[in-house]
Amino acid sequence: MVEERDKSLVEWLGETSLFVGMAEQHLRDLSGIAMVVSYKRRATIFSEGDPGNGFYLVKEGKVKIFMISPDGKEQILHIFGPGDPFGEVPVFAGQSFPAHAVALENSRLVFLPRDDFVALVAANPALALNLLAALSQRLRQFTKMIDALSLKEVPGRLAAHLLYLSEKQSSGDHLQLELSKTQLASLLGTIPETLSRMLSKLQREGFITIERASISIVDREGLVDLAEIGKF
Amino acid sequence: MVEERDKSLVEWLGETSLFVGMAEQHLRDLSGIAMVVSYKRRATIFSEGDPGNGFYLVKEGKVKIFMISPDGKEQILHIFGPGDPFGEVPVFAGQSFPAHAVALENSRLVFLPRDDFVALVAANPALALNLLAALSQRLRQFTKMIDALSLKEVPGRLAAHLLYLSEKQSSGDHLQLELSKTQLASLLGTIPETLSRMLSKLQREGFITIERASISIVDREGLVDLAEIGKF
DNA sequence: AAAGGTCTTTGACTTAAGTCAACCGGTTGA
DNA sequence: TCAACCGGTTGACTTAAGTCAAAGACCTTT
Repeated sequence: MVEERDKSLVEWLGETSLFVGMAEQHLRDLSGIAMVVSYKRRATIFSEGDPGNGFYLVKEGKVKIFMISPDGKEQILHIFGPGDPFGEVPVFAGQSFPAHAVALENSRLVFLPRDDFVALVAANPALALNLLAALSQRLRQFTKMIDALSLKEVPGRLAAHLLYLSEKQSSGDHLQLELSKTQLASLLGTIPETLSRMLSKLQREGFITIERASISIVDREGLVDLAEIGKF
Repeated sequence: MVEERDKSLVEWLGETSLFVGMAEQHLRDLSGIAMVVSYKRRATIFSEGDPGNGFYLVKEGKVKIFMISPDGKEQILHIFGPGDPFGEVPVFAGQSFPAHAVALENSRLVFLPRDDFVALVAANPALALNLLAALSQRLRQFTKMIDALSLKEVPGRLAAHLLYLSEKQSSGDHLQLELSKTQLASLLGTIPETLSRMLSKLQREGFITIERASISIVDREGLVDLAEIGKF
């Protein structure tokens, strides 16, 4: 963990979803309390139970938020990329982190210490509203995730994820899996073997074609049905 | 849906988790925009996709928040009781409701219209901080739920729920299931038949004794293990 | 380029939990 | 009072998906 100053930090902060539209002065206040820190690939940023002394924004790289069950199974909650905030929950809940965070790639993060930040929020309603929107957004994502985990079977969750990726990447019917298959399995709440079988099955049944981590959607309609109904 | 005024509304608002500790004046502002509405048992409060024109606090009664999969399966996300807020997410995310809400009993709710409320928050950072804490709390609950759904099997989820109830009711090792078994099954992400079998199994194996909706914890230690490891 | 490691895939098997169907009280209400 | 109904339970069966084991594909790192 290396600290450093960054000249254009104010500018960059103003482009994140959390702080977009904020007054120059407030952005400068924020950058005044911010610290840029670097983590190498696989480095632990925080662990479950660590005190929430502050939260992070991803400046460069990719971060994985996940839980581990007592018998070692991993469930990924989020993958965060540039511009995304993470770890805000304990800042306001006043508790410790409920999950683990590790860097998936060499990453640079902006750290905002809790106490300083809370003081800024208390003085700045616009910031508070942005935060409320961000947390609400997160809550909505979790709602979807619970929906998927409890109502859909693996093929349905997978289909939903492929459609999500194709939308996010907006490159027509072609998309890249941005994660290793093992990681993706964990994100979808399953295991690599099952994911592998399901991908083959989707291809065999003519929904998609697979070429390494590149996937082409052949039968979008069918994939949508699958994502909705949740089974073949 | 019947509207009415209520004299002690200010006082009551000040006792809810969302607004606890707020200045008298702000509570009065809130009560100025609040409306008390009544819903009969089984009445729909809102449906998935409805615009989020405002949110609710439960004054009396019980409300179920749930999703329906295309093939008709129901997954309960929450059961809310007196003092609990619900439906805040779309108010800040500026979107429609992501789930359905129905009254489980004849209920009286306090409705806060979106635009008025946002204006209050924008002018009042303390209110915003309370809200941030409440949302963070909710987020943390969801984290637990995802953990349970993806990492634990039904007996584990059930054990965790029984321990939760015993803690909530703080009546030693005796507890009441507050929901019908069918409802409870849905809350745990399973079906009544499976729940029935698991409860019998827990009794057979000496963890609990069952008497209608009354349950006594016999082997708390074992139940804790079960909740953590997630399987027999 | 060889060696070691991590991903990925495949096959055989096991198991948790869902489906379907029947049955059993209670309660309701005609 | 008797039928209809609803919630809960039980049994037989099916199935999705996890486990275990082995083999390939793929990078890296020296």
